[in-house]
Amino acid sequence: MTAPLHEAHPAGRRRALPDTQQGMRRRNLARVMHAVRAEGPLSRAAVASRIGLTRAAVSTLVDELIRAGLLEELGPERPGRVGRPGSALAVSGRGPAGIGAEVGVDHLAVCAVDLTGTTRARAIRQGANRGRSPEPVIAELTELIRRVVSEAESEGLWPAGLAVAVPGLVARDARTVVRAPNLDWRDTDLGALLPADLPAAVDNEANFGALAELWLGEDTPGDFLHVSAEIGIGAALVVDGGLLRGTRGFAGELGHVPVRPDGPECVCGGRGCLEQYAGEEAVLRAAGLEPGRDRVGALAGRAAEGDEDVRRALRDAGSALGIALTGAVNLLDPESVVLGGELSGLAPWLLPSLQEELARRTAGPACPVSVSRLGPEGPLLGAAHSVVRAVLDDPAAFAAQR
Amino acid sequence: MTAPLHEAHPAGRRRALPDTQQGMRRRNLARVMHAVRAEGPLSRAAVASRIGLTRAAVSTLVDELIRAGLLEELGPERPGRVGRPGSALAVSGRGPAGIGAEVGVDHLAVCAVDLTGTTRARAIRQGANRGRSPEPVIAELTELIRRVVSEAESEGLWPAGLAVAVPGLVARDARTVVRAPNLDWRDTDLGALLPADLPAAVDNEANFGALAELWLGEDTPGDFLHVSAEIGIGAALVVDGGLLRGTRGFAGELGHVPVRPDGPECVCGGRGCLEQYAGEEAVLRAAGLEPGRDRVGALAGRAAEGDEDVRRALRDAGSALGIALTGAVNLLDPESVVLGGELSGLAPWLLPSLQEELARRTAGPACPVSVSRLGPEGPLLGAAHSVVRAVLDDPAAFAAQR
DNA sequence: GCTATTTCGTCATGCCGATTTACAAATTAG
DNA sequence: CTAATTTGTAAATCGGCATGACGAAATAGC
Repeated sequence: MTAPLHEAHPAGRRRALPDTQQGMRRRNLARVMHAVRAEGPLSRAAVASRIGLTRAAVSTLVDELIRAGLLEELGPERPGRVGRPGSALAVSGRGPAGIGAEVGVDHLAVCAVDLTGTTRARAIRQGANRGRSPEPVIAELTELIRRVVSEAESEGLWPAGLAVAVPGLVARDARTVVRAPNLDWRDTDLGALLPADLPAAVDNEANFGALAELWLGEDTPGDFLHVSAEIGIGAALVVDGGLLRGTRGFAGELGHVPVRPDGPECVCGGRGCLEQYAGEEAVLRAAGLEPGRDRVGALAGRAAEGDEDVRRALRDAGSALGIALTGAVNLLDPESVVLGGELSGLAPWLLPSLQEELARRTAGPACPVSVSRLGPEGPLLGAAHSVVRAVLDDPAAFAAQR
Repeated sequence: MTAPLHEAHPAGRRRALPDTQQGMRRRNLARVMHAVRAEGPLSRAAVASRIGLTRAAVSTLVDELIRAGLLEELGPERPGRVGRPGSALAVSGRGPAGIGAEVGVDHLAVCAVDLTGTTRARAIRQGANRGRSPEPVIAELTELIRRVVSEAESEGLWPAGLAVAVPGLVARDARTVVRAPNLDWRDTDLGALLPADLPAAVDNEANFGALAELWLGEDTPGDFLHVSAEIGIGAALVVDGGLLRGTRGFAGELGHVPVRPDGPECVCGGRGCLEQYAGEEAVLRAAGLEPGRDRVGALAGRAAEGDEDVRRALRDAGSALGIALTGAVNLLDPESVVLGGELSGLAPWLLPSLQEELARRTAGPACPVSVSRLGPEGPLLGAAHSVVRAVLDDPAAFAAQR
């Protein structure tokens, strides 16, 4: 009963534990979890040497984590070296699970991820959500959530929390969708529509995509700019291993960075925003396709077939992206730029002009640009993993829920 | 002998103390210092209730701080209320001092600030530094530093550290000036030229200006964008009460954000960078003045006299700033934008067009723009205060140096 | 004035968490 | 089979804060 069951756990922002002896212990529990999670089965002694505590201290911490069902003892290690072999510890595969959900423009998806990071259950439903009101959409999503949760439960997991990715701006309360132009939602309290028996957090899909890249990508630095696009163009800024959200939670609006100040008018009131050159609608139109009918997914196929109109449209979009990113890189000096979401599939045709523009406008060596290998899966995985991270970051808060 | 005398103390970045009982104590010492510093003379009981510790614990912390010479006992408080009056504690005016220094394009300045935040000694020397090599300039600066230090020492203070503000890019080692175009310095290790008996940290003047605004400004939020200009245009990003420095320490290069991608060429290799429209040289030229002869300071006078050419030049610069800032605000969602440095004097003529551009290009309410009241003093004060902050943030590290 | 009340600073004591030290258990090296 | 090495745990200790009690110094009420 001590666990703050219904407290939101905003993704990627470490809830600061109090600076007391108890807080210290909770942080040490977290360090044990992270060590075991990151470096596979580990003995108590190995954990101790990694996190800089004594074996005795680690012993008591591990006891507590095993009692809480977060760690499990695998039994004696195969003795390779001299000395008594340790007892292997691993993160529990029958403990808490993070439930991730995604509201896309034309699909809904839910998945459950356990502490080891493996996806244990999933459900997807195709269908256009544009213009539908939030209630029926979330009702449908809840239905999927229930299905995934019961599947996870049948495998011995229990849901520790829910994180929902949404294509739009989300307030810092992690509940309210302020504006989702591609769904036509405004100022909607999603928190009230989601199942009340799970602590839930709502966030921008670009943010979750960036977190997925941070946590799951290989060699991803702790400091990068993650660019993604579904219909609008969103970016997420990862600084020092955490998300930069901005005062109201609206940071990363790359789509409305001015590229040509006298360019075509934009819905935001400005002129020549990036979205006018590299947004889905603009690119489809430039490629000679019908924005209402075709989706951005159609572009990759045509470009691969050699359609010159499509290729030119993508080249131009890449240039515009390069100009906007030059500004962003000058302001933020990130270690790299990562293209994610739908953009990763279009990268072969976007990258050359994008990088050319970026290199030309940079004095020293240009900021490296890479492509996410998570692709469109990113936001959903990031959402589920954000819950898992919350457990790893403060295991004590989730101990009582066995 | 336990104090890390020669460790750099990069401004505005909290050196994380270890997560142990000793670290906890050091953080509590810091909390006591901050409470006393912020809320005037305070009794032990008052400190205890503010920082959430018991009177007994605060007593031992205060004892330690008094022995270290960082706090002093002022004697019994005037008894207004019932009960035994407390003994007033204040931050020591005869303890450590932060030495701030500034290398400007045409001046050198040094000052000493005590723990209470008052400036206790200062020295300025006018003279163009552009094109001079670093050695003689820093030798001259060192001379000023020695003078200020001995003046401070004659008032019972001892120097706790030195922070040097430089108009250029500084690497994250807080020693190396990578590029200072207005001085013609490149890849210079200033740390080696500065007095070796003081721990020194070098940083960008825009960063120190922003920190001054953060610490000394009234009602300054913990999340803002600070724009300053001497000759280039620099910005500093304050996020969550700390500086965002970027991977290499180069964040905040607002001057090279593209404003018109096909505009005039820039030294950075790009085209149409903000500096081409709002940099000193561009503005002077647009106003019909001579970039080599006049300085930006001349503009304020002429604009006030009603010189229409100058006013138009500043209006246009404001528009360009507004466009670049639109991009920055979209990316970062700061609580406000603050104009500092030389810009604060030109604000009356820059602001209208700047705010118009920003408002037009923003969907919701535009990000508020304010003007620093610190003006050109900012960087120097920020530097000195950064040392004072380092003492307040970890008093134990400075205790042994009495 | 005198006593009761309130608040402050400090002391003795106890609790909590990690370290230190010691030891039994389980392995390899010779 | 013994010595050496490593693991895990138990007992004692230490560092740091909380708790509770007390004298000191003020006000409030009589």
